Amino acid sequence: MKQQIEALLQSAVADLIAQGTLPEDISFRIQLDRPRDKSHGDFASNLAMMLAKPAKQNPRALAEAIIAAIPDNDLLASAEIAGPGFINFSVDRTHLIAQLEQAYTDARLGVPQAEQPQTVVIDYSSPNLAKEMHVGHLRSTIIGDAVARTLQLQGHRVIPQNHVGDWGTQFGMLLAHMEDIQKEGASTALELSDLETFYKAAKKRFDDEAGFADRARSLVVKLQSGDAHCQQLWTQFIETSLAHCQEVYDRLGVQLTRDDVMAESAYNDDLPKVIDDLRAKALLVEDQGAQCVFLEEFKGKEDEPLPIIVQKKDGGYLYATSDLAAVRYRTGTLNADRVIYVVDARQSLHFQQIFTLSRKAGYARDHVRLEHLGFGMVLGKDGRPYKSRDGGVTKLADLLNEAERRAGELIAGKGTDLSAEEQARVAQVVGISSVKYADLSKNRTSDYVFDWDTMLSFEGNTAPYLLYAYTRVNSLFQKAGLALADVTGEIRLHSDQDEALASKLAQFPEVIASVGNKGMPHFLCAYMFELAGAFSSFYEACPILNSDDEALKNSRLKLAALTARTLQQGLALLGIDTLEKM
RNA sequence: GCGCCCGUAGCUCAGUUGGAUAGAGCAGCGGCCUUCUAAGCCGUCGGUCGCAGGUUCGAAUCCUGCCGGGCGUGCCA
Repeated sequence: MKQQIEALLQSAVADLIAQGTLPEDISFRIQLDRPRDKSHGDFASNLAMMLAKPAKQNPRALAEAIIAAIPDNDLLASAEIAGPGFINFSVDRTHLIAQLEQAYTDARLGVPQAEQPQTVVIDYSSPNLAKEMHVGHLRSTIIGDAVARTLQLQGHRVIPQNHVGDWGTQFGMLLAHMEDIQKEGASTALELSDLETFYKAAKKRFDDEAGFADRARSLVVKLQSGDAHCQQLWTQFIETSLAHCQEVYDRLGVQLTRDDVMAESAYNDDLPKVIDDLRAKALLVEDQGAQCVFLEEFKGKEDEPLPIIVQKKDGGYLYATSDLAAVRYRTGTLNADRVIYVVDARQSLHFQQIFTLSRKAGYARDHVRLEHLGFGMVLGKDGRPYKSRDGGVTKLADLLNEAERRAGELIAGKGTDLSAEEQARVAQVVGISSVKYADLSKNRTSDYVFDWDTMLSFEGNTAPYLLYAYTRVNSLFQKAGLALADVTGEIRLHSDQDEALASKLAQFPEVIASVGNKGMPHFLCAYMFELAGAFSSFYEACPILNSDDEALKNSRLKLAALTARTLQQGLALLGIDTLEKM
């Protein structure tokens, strides 16, 4: 609907340019908003005001000319000039209803298939396998998953890449510790069942025990030179750690699997090639023994050029090197049109450097979109980085356990007629979804405060509120003995609440488009909260099953069914299950 | 030092690449359950958008300076 009106405006402007009313070289962008105030219509545009100055015309007069130039159509019921030159559009109700009827029969709820599907590589989660997943991995994992699912719904070819850290010096101490456990005849499998403890034990020995650090370093060298014994230990470690990750992904409802793992070590053979290539392209400079690339775009202290170090003086490679190799692989082998990195905002300089260098070195041609979707930190209520009660980092598994436990307590406290088994299921879904939703509903770019009470309060813009709205619709259909797809008859907009709900439902495709474009899942959350609110008001004010008017009853059932499916689809995009009862 | 980000109601947050009277939720106050799930709905109170200038028909949004906070800034990732 929005796109169609934009096209009409585009055509009107082209017409005015052809007529000579507007200069040929005028540059503009069609901007169409959903006004907050209903009296301003369904859509509003400030186009006339934007064009008034360059066209040297009165904005209201220009608005009139634009309206006159809009092609005949059955979409717009009216276009009126308001205030200093806004054009307020109201959409023909018949057209609105037709769109919803189409959405009702459409598995995609009216979300258009991308006209030009892209291959989108999305790098997210990417934990360090040396340790167990902790709270710091939460945002990348769930934001990346939500963006990936949204792009999939739009019909893009999405290739997730879990760029796990499975290489580097810290693995030396882990292997040394494993080696000793084996020598003592203990079970490494058992010891590895708690990776966090294992890591800490190895780290302690590395720091305190004479000779251990040297052995660790020599094991890294042996591992890198392909020593079979080291490889075997390393493989066992990596496999165990990946299995831990998979458990967390499954509990979180994240799509990632082993197939999406493209570990850092996978690029090992490419690293020297990247160096050679940069040298061949005369981008490489040796400075203080290290191989560097200096880009004029990046200045450091006192205006000195800032290096991207790609090879240390000891010959070792750095994460810049593997990220460059990854860009090459993603654009070259995977054929990406767009590469998305869902990584901590603190790495923004790093990605700017990698992106700029990738273009200079020809690893990413102009048409390839490289995006760093940065995100803020998870803070505790004290405003400092979130920590567990003992002051350490919080393991994700523990965090999810606590979420389920707290949700379970709340449900038990509500007085419920659900069976113990049903309660456990509700606690699981409510607990996990609350944690995810609290994160996804906030603007990705800012830090956010992790607060159990707020996310589990069951009020406001929370997962439970949306889940509850869904179960209310579900309950209606159970009572009526109907499935969501069984409603016959046409939608009629009888009251303000019918109309408000219908209008909100029709916005779903627009919201999906902006989430896909900007990588901002909180747009979807805000939308679903508004939708659930519109439904709750509708539900309070409008008798549905109890309506005397059969046609109106069917219309309202259809609106309810669309609400349920839209919430279900929206939550599914966030990797959140719905509940039939709660 | 330089660079990036942030500062919106008591609290947690929105504010869609400048647009109409800055919006929600929580907390507070007042209503609504003999009818479809009250984990709900309706109403109400609450803001010099950090401060000061500037650009503009129009600024929370853009520019400059200042105050306050966070992060980054050559051999970790």
